[in-house]
Amino acid sequence: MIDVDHEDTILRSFILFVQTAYTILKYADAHLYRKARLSISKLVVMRAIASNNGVITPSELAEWTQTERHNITTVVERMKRDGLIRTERNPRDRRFVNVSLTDKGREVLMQAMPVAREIVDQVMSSISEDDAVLLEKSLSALRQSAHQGLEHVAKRSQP
Amino acid sequence: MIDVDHEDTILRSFILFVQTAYTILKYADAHLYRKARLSISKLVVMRAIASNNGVITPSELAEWTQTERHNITTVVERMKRDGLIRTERNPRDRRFVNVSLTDKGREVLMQAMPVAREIVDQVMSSISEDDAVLLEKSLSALRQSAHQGLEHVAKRSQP
DNA sequence: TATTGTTATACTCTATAACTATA
DNA sequence: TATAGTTATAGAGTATAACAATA
Repeated sequence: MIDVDHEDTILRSFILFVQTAYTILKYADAHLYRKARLSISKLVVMRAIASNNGVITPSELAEWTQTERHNITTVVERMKRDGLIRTERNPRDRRFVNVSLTDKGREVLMQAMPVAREIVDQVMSSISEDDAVLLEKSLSALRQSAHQGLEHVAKRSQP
Repeated sequence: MIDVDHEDTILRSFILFVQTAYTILKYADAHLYRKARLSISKLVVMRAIASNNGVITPSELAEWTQTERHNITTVVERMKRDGLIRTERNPRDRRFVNVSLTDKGREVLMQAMPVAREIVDQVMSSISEDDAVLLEKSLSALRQSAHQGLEHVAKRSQP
């Protein structure tokens, strides 16, 4: 009986987590697009460039965003089309590409940061700092166990 | 100074939440696809049908999944193509469509449920039941504030 | 006129596989 | 041979706008 109750609790918690994640991401995406004409992915790329002294490689972006290199190629392509970033080969080792912000990109990033701040403040307004600290503890644990699961899936998919 | 520290805490918590959500959803999607050849969206639709006495309308599905009706049309189309569900007009009011599981759909759902269970157990294995209860409290608050934000965005987009 | 649902269209994001260029 | 990145291709998911059918 106790085990069944425990199962119910963790299933309910998990479903609530997924629903909450979906709602938050939907809100962040909609608000960011309405106010800054930017997707979350593009903002993350721009922040990564700015945090990396203004230059970053596609491989570093792939690691930063936890995705594959070919997915970076596509988002970089779209952002070049939008005039937000530029790319150039590294002259010392022409295998590498340097991705950097254009003037327009810097301007859009500066306009987008306060919007991102609004989103964070709106979502987090409902919990206290103490609760946020407890939340971080649980989130870290969940993230690590999901990461372990992902590695297991990846290993199983190897031939 | 205290305000700045508070801002730092909530920003860090928010970023951790988004990263955790991304990792969990990626793991769930990959594991579910490898083991049951199913996407999360399709599983959610099938569970919604089963939870609704075996029949549901597209509008009810849209409410269940917090999306728009035309998005239901597309996922229903794909699931019909996969042989998982069938649709028929309601003879009493031909505006309505009844969506139900096929025999294959019921079989796939029965195979997928233990896989979903594995995903939940893997992710939630890292936290205690007490922590899960605390987590639910914070998640409910976050979800509600994000929902409020979404309504605000929607209202602002009206002419 | 209101409601249910679909169609047309386009864009973002992700994934697999094969490929090029450089070292 | 290994590494960085791209291309080709496909599919899922979502959004806007216009539309058809039914009540």
